[in-house]
Order: sequence, then C-alpha cells, then structure tokens
Amino acid sequence: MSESSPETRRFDPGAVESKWQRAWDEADVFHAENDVEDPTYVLAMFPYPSGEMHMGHVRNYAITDAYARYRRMQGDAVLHPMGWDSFGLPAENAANERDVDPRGWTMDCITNMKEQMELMGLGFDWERELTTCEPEYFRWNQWFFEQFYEAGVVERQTAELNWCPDCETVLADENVNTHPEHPDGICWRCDTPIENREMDQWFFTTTDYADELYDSLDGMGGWPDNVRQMQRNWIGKQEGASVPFDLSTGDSVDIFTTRLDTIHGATFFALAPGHEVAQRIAADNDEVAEYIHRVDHADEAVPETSGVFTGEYATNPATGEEVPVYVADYVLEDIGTGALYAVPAHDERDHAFAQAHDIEIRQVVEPAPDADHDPGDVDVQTAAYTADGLLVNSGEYDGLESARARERFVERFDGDSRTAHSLRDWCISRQRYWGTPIPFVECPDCGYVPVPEEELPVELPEFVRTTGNPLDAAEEWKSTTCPDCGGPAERETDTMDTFVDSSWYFLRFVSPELETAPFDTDRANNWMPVDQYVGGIEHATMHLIYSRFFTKVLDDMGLVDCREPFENLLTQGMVRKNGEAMSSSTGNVVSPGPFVEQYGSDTGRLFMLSAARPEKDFDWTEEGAQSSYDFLQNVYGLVNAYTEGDIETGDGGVVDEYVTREIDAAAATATEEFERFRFNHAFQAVRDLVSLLRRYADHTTPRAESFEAGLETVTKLLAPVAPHTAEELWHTLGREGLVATADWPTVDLAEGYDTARLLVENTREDIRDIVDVAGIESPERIDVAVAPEWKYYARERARELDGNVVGQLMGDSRIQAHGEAAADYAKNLAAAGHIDDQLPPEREATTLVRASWLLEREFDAEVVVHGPDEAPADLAAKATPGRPGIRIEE
RNA sequence: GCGAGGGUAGCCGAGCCAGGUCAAAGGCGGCGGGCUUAAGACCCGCUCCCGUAGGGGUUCCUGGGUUCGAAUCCCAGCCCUCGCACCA
Repeated sequence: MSESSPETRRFDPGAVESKWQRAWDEADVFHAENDVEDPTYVLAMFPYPSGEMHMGHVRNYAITDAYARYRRMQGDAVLHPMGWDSFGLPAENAANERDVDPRGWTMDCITNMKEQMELMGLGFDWERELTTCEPEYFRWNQWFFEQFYEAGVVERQTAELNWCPDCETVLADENVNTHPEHPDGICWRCDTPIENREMDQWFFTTTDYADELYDSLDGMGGWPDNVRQMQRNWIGKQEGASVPFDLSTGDSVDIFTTRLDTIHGATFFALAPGHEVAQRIAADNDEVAEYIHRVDHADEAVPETSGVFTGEYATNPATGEEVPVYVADYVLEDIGTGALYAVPAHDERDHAFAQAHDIEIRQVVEPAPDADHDPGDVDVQTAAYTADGLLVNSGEYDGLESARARERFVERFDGDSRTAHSLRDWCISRQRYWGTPIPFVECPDCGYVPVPEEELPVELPEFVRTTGNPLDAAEEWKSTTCPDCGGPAERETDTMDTFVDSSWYFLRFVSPELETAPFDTDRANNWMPVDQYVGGIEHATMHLIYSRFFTKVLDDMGLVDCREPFENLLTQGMVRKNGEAMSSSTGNVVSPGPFVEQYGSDTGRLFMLSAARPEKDFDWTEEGAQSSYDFLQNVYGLVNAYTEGDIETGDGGVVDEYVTREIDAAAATATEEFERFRFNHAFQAVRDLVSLLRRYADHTTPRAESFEAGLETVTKLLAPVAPHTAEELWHTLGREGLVATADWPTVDLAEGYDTARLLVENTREDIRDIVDVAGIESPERIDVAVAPEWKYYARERARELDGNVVGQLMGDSRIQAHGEAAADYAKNLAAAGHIDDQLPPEREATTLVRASWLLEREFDAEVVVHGPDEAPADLAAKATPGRPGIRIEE
C-alpha cells in the first residue's frame, strides 16, 4: 500500500466535529417523538451546573451517549435527555461572594456547560431540556408537596439543627466548620460555636416505605450489588421485638431488642437522656436533671460509660426481679425506643457500663456444642459473649437455642415482633434562599395552611444579601393572607432540599412542557422505568433512595404505574490522574475544554471508554489519550487511501475468504460487548479489524467489495464511541445519510468460528516457536499438514467411550488398521481426560488455506497446506486433529 | 465491629459468574526489524525462565481442599478500597 504523505491524510477534529454536530442538528437525530410506544430510556444523572465540565461528567455522558447511539442504530427509539439540577448552595455562596444574584449566576453556568456539552457532540434530546430552578419545574415540587401532605406523607417533626447564636440563623452542615475545641463546629462567617437547636421542620415520611425500599432490593438484579448493599445498610433493617417493662414510677416502658433470648440476664434498665420518662424523673431528681443537662451541653463527648442511677426500679418480666433504672448517654433516643434492658454478659456496651457501675453480670447464653468457642473458655465477667448459643440460668428455658428462645419469648413476655430501621424520615426543610419555596402559609389562627393549588407556583422573592435566610428578610413577600380565614398570615420561609428536585426529574422528561400536570401519566406508564441509568457511586444512598421513595408514593397516589424508577443502574468509576482523584485544588486535573479543543471530543470519549470497564476507576494518561487519537487518525488515513484509489484492488483470492469472515466476527464481538457495556472489549474488536484490513491491503490486491465492507463495518462499530470521526468516514466512503441513523450490522457467525480461529492462532504460534527455537533465519517453505481422517474418527469415538478406551478403540477395525500409530494415538486419547471440539478435517484444511497468507506474510516463505489424506507420511504422522503437522525448510 | 468489592506479568488492565485449546487479551512502556535523507507517523515481531522443530519448568496475594484438570469453584489467612457504625 502506498500512502501519500500523512499530512494530507489527517483530519482536523475541530472542523470535522462541528460539521457533523450541525448535520445531526439538522436531521434532528436525537429527538424522541412523543408518540413512540416505549423508547429505550437511557439517562445520565443530570449535573449541578457548576459552570465547568470535569472529566467525571465526560465519562458519564460518554457512556450514556455511546449506549444510546448503539441502541438507536439497533433500530430502537431512544430517549436520552439532559437537564440541570440547578437549585443549591453554590449559587447562593457565589451570590454572597460576588455581587450577583443566584438566578443569574446559575443561568450563566448552564449556558456555559451546555455549550461545552454541545461542543462534545453529546446526543441529547435538547427539546426535552429541563431546569429545576424554573417555576415551570418547581411548581410541581410544590404541587407534590401539597399532594403528599394530603396523603399523609408530609409531617412536621422536630429536628436538631445547627444554630449560630450570633447570626441568629440556622446553618447547613456545609456551613459549619470544624474546630478542635468545639465538637459541634463553628459558624463559617463569624466563628461562633454552633449550638444544636430543636426546631420544627417539614418531613417526608420515608420510614413508611422502609420495608418496601429494603425488601425490593433483592429483586433488583439490574443494580450492582454494592449499591444495593449500601442501601440495605442505610435503611438498616433490624428484626427484633418490643417488650413492655413496668417501672416503679408507674410507667410501662417499651424496649426494643434483637436479643430477647437474653432477657433473663438483664441486670439493669437504661433510658436515653431524652426519653420522656427520663425527663419526667429529672423533674423531681436533681442528680438526674444535672446529668441530662451535662450530656446535652457537653463541650466534649462524655465517657461512654457515663450514667446516673435514678433511684427507680424496673421489673424484669422474665425473672420478676427489680433491676435499677439508669439514665445513660450510650442509650440513643432515636434508636429502637430509646429504652433498653441491659444484659452485661452478652452486650459489649452493657458490659462496660456494668463494670463501671459495679452491676452484676449474669451469663444466660453459652456457646452451642458446634460453636467455635468451648463453653468452658467463656468468662462473661471479663468480656461479653455476644454470639447466639444455648440458654443457661434461664429457668425452664435452659438448653433452648437463642433463635427459638426469641420466638417463644415474644409471646411469653407480651411483646411484639417488630422491625426497626435506622432510616429516618426525610427532613426537607432548608433555611436557604435558592430552592423551592415550601407552599404553606402560617396563620396565627388556622396554623399551617397550604397555598391553594391555583396560586402555585409560589415564586422566590428577589435575592438580598443577608446574614440569615433571605426569605426571612423579604418582609413584603412574607406577609400574605390566610387562604382559610383571610386573616393576615406569613409565608413559610423554608425551601425544599434540592434532592426533592432530583427525585422525579426522570418523569418530567416524558412530557417536559406539560402545564397541567407534572407529567403525562399515560406516557410515563409506557416509558418508565428508565432502562439504563448511569451516574456516580456518590448517589448510591440519598438520591437513589429518595427517587425510589418518590416513585412509590406517586404510584400509591395513582399518578404512575411503576414502583421502581431505574431498571438497570451502572455506577461509573472515577477518572484519576497519577493514581489520585482529579482535583482542581491540587492542580491534578485534565480539563475537558482544552483537551477537546486540541484532540477532539471523539479522542476523549474513545480513550475513556477503551481504557477500562465503565464501572472501574482508571488513570488518565497522556500516552493513552494520544494512542486513541493516533488510532482515529490512522483509520481516517486508511479509509482515505482507499477512497482516493491509493489501494490497488483485485480479486483478493483466498485471503478475501479469510477477511470476510473476520469482518463478521468483529461485528459479532462488538455487538455482544456493547450489550454488556464493555466498550473496551468492543473497541478491541474494531482495532483488530482495522489492523487486519491494513495487512490485507499490504499483502495482496484486496477485493474492493469486501475491503469496503470491512471499512464500513469499522465505521459503524466506531460510531457510538467516536461518532464524529465515524460520520466523516461514512461520508468519505460515499454512504448516504448519517451513520448515526444507519443500521447496526447484523451477523450470524458460522458455527465453529471460534475453533477455526484458535486453530489458526495455535498453528501460527507453533510455527513461530519452531522458527525461534530452531534458529531458522529465513524459511523458504512451510508445509502444514492436516491429520489423516482416521485420527478424527478415533478422536470422536474416544469422546463417547468409558473404561478401557485404548482397548475399545483398538477393537475398531478402522482404527486398528493403522497399527502402531493407532495404538500410540489411542493411548494419548485415553490419557487426555478431556477432548475439545475440533473442526472436521476438510474444514481444517480450508481454514488453514484461507489463513496461509498470514504465514507467508509473517515468514516471507512459501506455504503449502496438505489436506487430510494427501500429506507426506512423516508430516501426517505428527499431525493430530486441531494440531497440523509442520515442516519448515530453510 | 458489621457488610460489600478487590489483590492477575515492568505499569494499566481483560479473563473468574457458566473449571479445560490460558504462559493468561489489549493498551502503555521497553527491545529488535521494516518504511524513510532523517525525525515523526505508520507497519512487523519480541517482551516469566531454560531449550537448534512446535518441548520443559515456574506463575495469576498466601496456605489448604474439590477435580482427570483450578487464574476460574470451596475453606482459612494476609493485605487494599469502599459503605454503614455508641443500631440495643
């Protein structure tokens, strides 16, 4: 092949990419029509518009875009939308730092980022773009809020917040700085130590859905295990029981325990400082009151074993004993019921407390005979034994297994089997400006009253810089009338957590312009769930749990028929540099902007997708990026060399038969790998095919038709990952229309292809070995001989035989006729243990003939392939099925 | 502490789920050769050890086990990463 100077064969990514971006635009390639039945819904987690893309974004969108483009070429209707998660603190901070308003700043950022996305030619359906900070969007947050309120999914509860006494405002966790002397942190503005204050806040009752959120995870096979596990941890399901204890105060106090089997060993009872009964005792007991005050206002954490005896007693329902009641800080108010019976012998914290307060430690469980521990080795006075076992010191229940005991004791002690979760209700109140106003009015007479639906959206007042919440300062905006009684009232000044915005945006994409409802229910029922969701692992719990919760609530309200929003989830790995996360603060970054400008978007995408599996972290390296760039230029050069007639074509001969099969094989491999999101493997197949076509042209005069078909296949397989370059190639090849909308190649690989390929690879490898080991400088002629028929026959027979294989084989006259050689071969077969599939002899011969050009080319020697029964005797003797005999002459 | 994922040749990274054509893809780096006035780009090959005919040896964190056969399955241990964690 004689290529002219490479300079004429290189393309300018900038020019090529913008050209095809315009062409896609004009052809409206990425728009999903409303009337399609059930498009493949491919979704990348929408970004917070910080203004600058980083490599994490690029990787995320490279993945969804590649998959979306692949599915489109497969003939699917595809929905691949993009939007902006545009409420949030950074805008407010920017507004406070410079003299801008959050809205203007946010919109500028969106413009910037969208420009960068467009520069990268990402195939989003921009007609469905949505922006959560627009009233057209957030009015539906407000609408949902009121609907949820009606349905009892919204509640007011108290929550502990960060309060700055100097600024007299609530602070978000992000605005609290850590300080060595103040465990609760200090104010970011005035450095005043933060106080924790209990305040009434709005909550979504996520706990109502805790069981379903937990249990459904088992069936969600399209999600990675680690994310499901993280959600299980987050929800924290605990199977246990609650049992009432009578106190000498006259109260009956419920405890929650997962170890009801140990109840006979309860030697004291403990209440959380915040527990109602503890508070009541404190009213008449100075010592208790002082303790509660101390733990509440401690500047440093109190010792874990701290606690105070109340002077009261609780009756252990198992033993009838009176055990002392303590108030102890290690008992947490929001875990279980905030009260527990303590079994020092079988719980580490109870044990530590008992030792510090000199309380009896009574063993009631000992290791079962099959346990790791020998009962004699367990000394509960020294350390708690926390495993299950057999009951002791438990009266009539001695010898019972822990699990059985738990079941029986629930009934025996009048308890309830209960499931506790560590999942809390979702506090959505934020004392911030840049979020969705909570659509409620507080009336001195009527209390909290929802803003009437027809008055939605409640829009934000103009932004002012203030120490606290700007909504609080907007007096005019705040004052309104009560929708119920018409009297003067004040608007709620809290806004919603921005996770509310992202909990349903995937539904809004279905009908982004709809003005009468948050989304079109019929269409959502057809289009949901999202077929493939892709984003960072950092959203494993919050966003992905809230979205699941929202979807279930909406289903229960009849708004959509769907209980899980995301069918398949892929969490992409990080893009690192020098082994560390990219970070602009340390300068350890590669910025997408300048990179794309220099190398083009395709190079970036190709490198990212070929470097590693999408879910794994990978290192960005200069060399790797360069190699992707070189590859694209290289393919471009090859295609142009062909179309400009620099590659002389002919009939290709037997080589052509080889190459056409490999073209199909490449397409088949790539298809399989795209289905599994293994772009790196798919690309491998493309790279191999390009290399093969190059060798084809180099070795002989290729048949134009198949050579071109090969280039066309390369182009198509490359199209999802390097879409601009692929369009340019498609155009160069003189194809009509756009490769973005072309049909994906369909192939059925001939049976036995893999075996044939292996035969070729192994034979080549053997010849290399021989040449190398025998020190053959320049081979003149290579003879390759397929084994005689009878060996194939013997081999097939051997596969079916058991027992005395040699004997049975030699009993077969067709085999026996070959005497000594047959006996040797039969012994080999018998010893093999496993016999792989092989091609029939004629097919081995044709396969080798087709591949012989590779040998000629590699060794620069004449290659002669001998069929099954036409080889010289010495060669045939060495040959076995799958392993031809080889002779090399110098 | 509980839970999840992982440890593969100089580096990165496939393979492991469905055990066997696996001394283990590919990329990067390195070495040799071709093309070229030269460089770059491109092309060909080599890159665990020994070996003058396709052989042998030792490998996929360590140690056991299952199997005719283990990078792949099982058990134990070591190390790494991540998530949850004063969760009764």
